[in-house]
Amino acid sequence: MTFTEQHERRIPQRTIPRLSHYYRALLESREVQLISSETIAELTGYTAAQVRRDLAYFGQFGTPGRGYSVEDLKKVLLQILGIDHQWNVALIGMGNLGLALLRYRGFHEQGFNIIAGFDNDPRKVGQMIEGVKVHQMDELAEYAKRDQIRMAVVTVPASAAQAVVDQLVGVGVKAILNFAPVRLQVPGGVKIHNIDLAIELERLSFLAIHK
Amino acid sequence: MTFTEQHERRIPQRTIPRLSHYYRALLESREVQLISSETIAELTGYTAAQVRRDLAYFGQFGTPGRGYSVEDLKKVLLQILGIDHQWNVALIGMGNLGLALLRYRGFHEQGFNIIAGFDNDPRKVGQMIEGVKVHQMDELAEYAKRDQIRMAVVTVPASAAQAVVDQLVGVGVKAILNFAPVRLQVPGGVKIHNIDLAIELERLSFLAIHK
DNA sequence: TAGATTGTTAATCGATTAACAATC
DNA sequence: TAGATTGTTAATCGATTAACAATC
Repeated sequence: MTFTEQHERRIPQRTIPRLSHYYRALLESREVQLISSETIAELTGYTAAQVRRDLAYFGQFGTPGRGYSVEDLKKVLLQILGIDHQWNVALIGMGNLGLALLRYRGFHEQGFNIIAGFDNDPRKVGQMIEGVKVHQMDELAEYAKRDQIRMAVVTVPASAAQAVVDQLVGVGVKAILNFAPVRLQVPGGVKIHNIDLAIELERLSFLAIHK
Repeated sequence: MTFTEQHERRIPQRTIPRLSHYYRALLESREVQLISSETIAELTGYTAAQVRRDLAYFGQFGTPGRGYSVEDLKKVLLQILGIDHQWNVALIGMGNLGLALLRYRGFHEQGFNIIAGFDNDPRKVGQMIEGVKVHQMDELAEYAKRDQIRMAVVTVPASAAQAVVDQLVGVGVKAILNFAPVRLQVPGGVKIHNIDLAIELERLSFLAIHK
């Protein structure tokens, strides 16, 4: 069974991380052959109706009366999430957060290969960290082309982030994970996703004091 | 003007990070006296109606025909978000991500003081990193009590996270920022917020391949 | 066949937006 | 006063849930 784009309707934003959770549940589940939406729901904490609805946005992958083939559904979810292949990723900004992400094993395990680091600090340029060479920003175009880099992680200070993003867009990067605490402008066709630790902390603080 | 809890209705989850963005906009804005919902909207990328609606969940802070007092609104948002005072935070897990968060200046700038680190790796225990001492997990209760720790950041492996969270709950921690990629159980009254880098990467991958 | 479970429709729920009376 | 802008109501939009015919 293969996922084909044709079935696709407008997907609620919140469906996307749920798909990731479903995929994880399949990896962890002991069900070898078939798994029901009810079982996936139990493993993930969502509801069975939600599981079926989310999957149905992308096609018909189950068999009424039986359930979903674990093997097939894994493949389908890999395809839908775009993690059925490797991504070459550039990491821009070699500060503490950048270095931590470089050392974080999760990226590589998921098929996201950080293959080049960039920073304008002369003390960092030329260093080799975790097998990844640190380059000057003006070498970005060269490596982006050579290594088909279409995804980037940005961990530069807020004040530098828009310029960095403009450069990334200029060399053909299509998806950016931004940790700088600032709203960035990108042209249509380029996707940006923000993780803002300060705002997450404030959210936690809010939750802590409101009942 | 002071925010009092009494006005509060059920707050949409998505309102919370927007409040943080409004607060940032106030810090950055050049409006000295008064600011309109329209101006806040322009600075944050939301709509004026949304700004007014979000603020109205917590009380009446504006003046019709005039706008909001920048100074007053700053104070109110600080109170609502719970960042009008310092939080003492324990950091559990001194791996790469934990160390990066320890070095990340944003925490301290926001009034979140990481005052103790915990890890069970004997090579890490006793070390002093960025002015923070690393302790064994079994010393948690002692420090939690002494330093009134009510918030914690968890960066241990998924397999260890539930045990860690149970201990945190046991010593009175009320809010947990969890980076371990696993769903954790907490009793009512304890708030947990998850940041899952693997899932954020998969989200980015999804966005990158879906038009 | 009887029981199980999907995919989908309709109903519900919740959040956002538009509109405007109230008010400065 | 006239113009501006809030706070709130009603309308709209979007996402979730319940229910069930279709199907294995």
